[in-house]
Amino acid sequence: MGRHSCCVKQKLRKGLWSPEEDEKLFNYITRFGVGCWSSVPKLAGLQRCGKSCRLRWINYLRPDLKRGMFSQQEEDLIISLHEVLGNRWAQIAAQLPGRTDNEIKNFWNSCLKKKLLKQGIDPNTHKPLTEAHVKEEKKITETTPMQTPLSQGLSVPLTFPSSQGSTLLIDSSYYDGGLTEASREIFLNKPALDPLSYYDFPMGAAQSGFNLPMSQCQTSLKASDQSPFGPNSSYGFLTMPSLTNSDHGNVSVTEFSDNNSASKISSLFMNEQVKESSSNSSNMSTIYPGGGCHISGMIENAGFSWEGDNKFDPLFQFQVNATKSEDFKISPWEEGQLQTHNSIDFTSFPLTSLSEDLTGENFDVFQHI
DNA sequence: AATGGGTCCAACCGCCACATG
DNA sequence: TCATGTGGCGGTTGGACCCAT
Repeated sequence: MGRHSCCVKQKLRKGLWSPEEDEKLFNYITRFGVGCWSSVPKLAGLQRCGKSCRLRWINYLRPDLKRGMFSQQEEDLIISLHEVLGNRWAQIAAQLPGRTDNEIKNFWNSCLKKKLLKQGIDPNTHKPLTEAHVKEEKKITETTPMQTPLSQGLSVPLTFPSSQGSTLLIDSSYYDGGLTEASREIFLNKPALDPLSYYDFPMGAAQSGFNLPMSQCQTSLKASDQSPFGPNSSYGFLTMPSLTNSDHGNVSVTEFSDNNSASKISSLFMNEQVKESSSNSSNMSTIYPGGGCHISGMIENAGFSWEGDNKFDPLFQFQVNATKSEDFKISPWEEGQLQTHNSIDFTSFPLTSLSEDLTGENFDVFQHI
């Protein structure tokens, strides 16, 4: 009980993870998967406790992580789920593919709480704050069906798999007192999504070397079934880690150019893909109009590279199956690139332009839902 | 330019549940 | 049944960053 044995061992590093540590952990997990977290640090050559490694993987290194700002839809969903689940961040996170419990928790504490308070809503009870509000609410409920301020204007349908495997659909009427005990139970009893299930590793890989087709990754992504937006939605795991930032309207342009590890991870994936595609032109990476990026190639012995200080590797060329559509708007500059090159050299790609064009109204994945 | 306060978030801590011997 | 190890979760915190003064 209490403190994990791994944590009391001497000489274990704490604090922020260095790129080198990230690299070691990422390389290890992508090659061998996770059998036992407590043995991971030793096998990966890290001076960390297993718990720390697990957390780092789940919250930061997982390839399916969606980074960047929360969309309005996600925000609404979190508020709605919080009303039902309370501070059960893991269960809330299970309804938001690519988001971690930690991320949602932080977002709640730093942003949503204040937002609700500003609106006069108690973030704990999701009820109006002041007595005056309560009285006013009573008056309203006496004359009209119960409707909390939160439910007003909220129109996010919630879907989640029930324990029987079917899918319940909850619309805003659910907030109007329409939630049955049974429905609530399903929410409360629903197991939190295991982050590792996002990434099924062949356990034999330890012997044979990691050689997992990305398409296999996709088909084994259980979480996609749990996506509130449906299993075939481009929202989720068909997306590249960092490119999915484009799913959100207000993503920062620094997403591609800052020094954080996540963007480095994405460049890693891209680098690997490019190296692969450079030797096999049949491997195509497709940026979908909906914001997804489908890797049809293979990740073989995925390496980890911080090369270029998070700039795209000079070798990095992306074979783009440029399927233009009305929804997929590109800048004239990019259009020129597409017209003149079958493959785009991302080293000369203006990152801010890419980011900007991938974001906002032009590229809101929710438009496709 | 220096500094102090506020904000954000990655990571840690402590607890619980469960598996195993 | 008990002790121990481990995974998982929610709460908390330290420090980096931002901004106003």
